[in-house]
Amino acid sequence: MDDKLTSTFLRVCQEGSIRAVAIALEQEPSTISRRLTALETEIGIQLLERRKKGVKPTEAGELLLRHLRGQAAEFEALTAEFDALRGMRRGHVSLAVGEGFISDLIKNALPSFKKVYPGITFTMRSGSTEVVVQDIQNDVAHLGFVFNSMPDRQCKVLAHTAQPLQLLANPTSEWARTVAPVSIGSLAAMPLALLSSGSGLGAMVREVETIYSVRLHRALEANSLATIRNFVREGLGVTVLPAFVVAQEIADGTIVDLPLDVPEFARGEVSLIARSGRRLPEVAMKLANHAMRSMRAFQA
Amino acid sequence: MDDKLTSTFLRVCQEGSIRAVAIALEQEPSTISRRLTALETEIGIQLLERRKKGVKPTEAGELLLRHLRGQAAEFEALTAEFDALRGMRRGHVSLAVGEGFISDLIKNALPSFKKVYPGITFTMRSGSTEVVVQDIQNDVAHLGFVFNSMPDRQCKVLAHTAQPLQLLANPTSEWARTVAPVSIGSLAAMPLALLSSGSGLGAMVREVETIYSVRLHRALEANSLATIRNFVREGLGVTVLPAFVVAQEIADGTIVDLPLDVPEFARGEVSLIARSGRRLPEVAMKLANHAMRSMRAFQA
DNA sequence: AAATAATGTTGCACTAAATGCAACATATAC
DNA sequence: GTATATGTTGCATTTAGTGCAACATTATTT
Repeated sequence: MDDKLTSTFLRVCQEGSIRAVAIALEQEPSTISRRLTALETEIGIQLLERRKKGVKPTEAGELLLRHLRGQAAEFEALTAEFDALRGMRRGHVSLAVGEGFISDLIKNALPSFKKVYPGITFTMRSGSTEVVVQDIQNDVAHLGFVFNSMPDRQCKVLAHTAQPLQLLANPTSEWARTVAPVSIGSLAAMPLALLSSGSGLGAMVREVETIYSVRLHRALEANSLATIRNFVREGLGVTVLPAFVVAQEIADGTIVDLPLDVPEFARGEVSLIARSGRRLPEVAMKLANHAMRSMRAFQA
Repeated sequence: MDDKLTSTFLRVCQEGSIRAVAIALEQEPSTISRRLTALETEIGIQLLERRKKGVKPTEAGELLLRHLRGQAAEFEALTAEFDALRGMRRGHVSLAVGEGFISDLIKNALPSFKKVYPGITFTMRSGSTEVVVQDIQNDVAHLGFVFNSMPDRQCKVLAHTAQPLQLLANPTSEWARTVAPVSIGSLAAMPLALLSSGSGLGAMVREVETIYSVRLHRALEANSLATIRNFVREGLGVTVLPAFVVAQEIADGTIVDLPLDVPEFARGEVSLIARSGRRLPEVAMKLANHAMRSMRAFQA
């Protein structure tokens, strides 16, 4: 059943006359008449009685009429929902994030985004760089936030910003008083907390160890950033991370960041990625743009 | 929302790929693709995510999908009802009948018609010829059964049959032994039960009175045929009616019919009428044809 | 009773829209 | 890398819908 036919049928039933509808729609009566007969032949039943004054639906017509009215009501509800989606008042974005981005995202990107688009919901899977990239490749997540992602055919980089790794330490600890920029030698002498392999950060640390032929002192190896953060804050040791990861602690004064005299660490980089070739939902694109502008990780 | 677009969208969601649908529908992928984009631009939201392997509905797509599925279910129910109507398994016919036709209609036409088309319902207004004609003119009734209807521009005669008026009397009464055909003089001497004015029968009786300059003995004037029938059956008098009106009583032997020697009464005629220019519902036409064939009133 | 205005319908030429074909861009599989 | 999937775009073609005019029928007016 063609929509054009049924809608004109509806109008004709409302107006009670073919010509009236033709005038209202600024079309020829023949057009309306033909549509009606087309609908009737399609269904195979006479829908309208042609009477003295105009037309009147037959029993079949009444049946169809009731159906169409109900359908119209449902359609109205549907369009309302679409309106909500169009205005981004509803929608969903799934994110895959490296653990270091969580606080930055939740603190700087999501609140302001939710203020503009209150109805949008999120799923957020956090994991290592590898996991994030997999989620992107498998279309599990729309957007991925990773540190030091290696170039990948399947992943398109929507944004990337240099984020040099810094030395993070408890301000009252002895390591906080090291002369900056901190040399690789000094670093090697400190008890270090590092993320376990699988993360882009771990790979970078191993790279530096190889280049400078040093063995860093892995006092703690953890797959959770919270663990490392607490380790540092309690003064049990130091770590090497981009400053934005512990922006809150730095602001609080519970952790200080010192520059490192290691060019490789300076080449640290954060990326916002999506699967190449995938046309992202509009909400996702909006969020991506918003994240670039609002997140500390993407501020040069 | 064009039906062609939504239905292809539905198919694409089912199949999960544009090409699969194109093959299934024996059409070009470009056609399918274009329909989808047309639907998306019409609604103003992206409905499908183009993914590695085929496509997958977005949130808006899921929304539309749910709507369309529900709509499809309702449409299925609707088509079932249409099927019923098409096969005449449902429908409605409104009849306007002269009182004399009731028993004939109910006994000879409706039972066999209902056997073929069980689901058809009827409304039946009985009244004088005048009332029946009005109902036909005002489109209150599809079909009208009248006696001696005068020619009317607005009424089209679907069938007409000569039904000479006869003398009806109780078989044990003295009037039943009158020599047939009964003359107008003999009739004038009998106590007569007649339908009151407004009926075609009443008009005919008055016409005969004028022509032959006789005053019939109106022992009973009633607007109800049942009254007259009982009057005759009880032997209180006679009446002048077409035999088919009391076919049951004649069969029972409770009433006998005698021919009348009055040419004007022989010109009695029954008609099946409908409004001229009105295209009757198919069920009504079917019933009309059936009535012509099965009713005693239309047997020559 | 005839004329006028209104109803829906049909034939024909025309315009607009949908379609098919081909080439393309991209991603997956071997 | 080559080959086979996926969806998309440009252009010529065909299809389908539309407007105009004349028509048949009915209602209203003169």
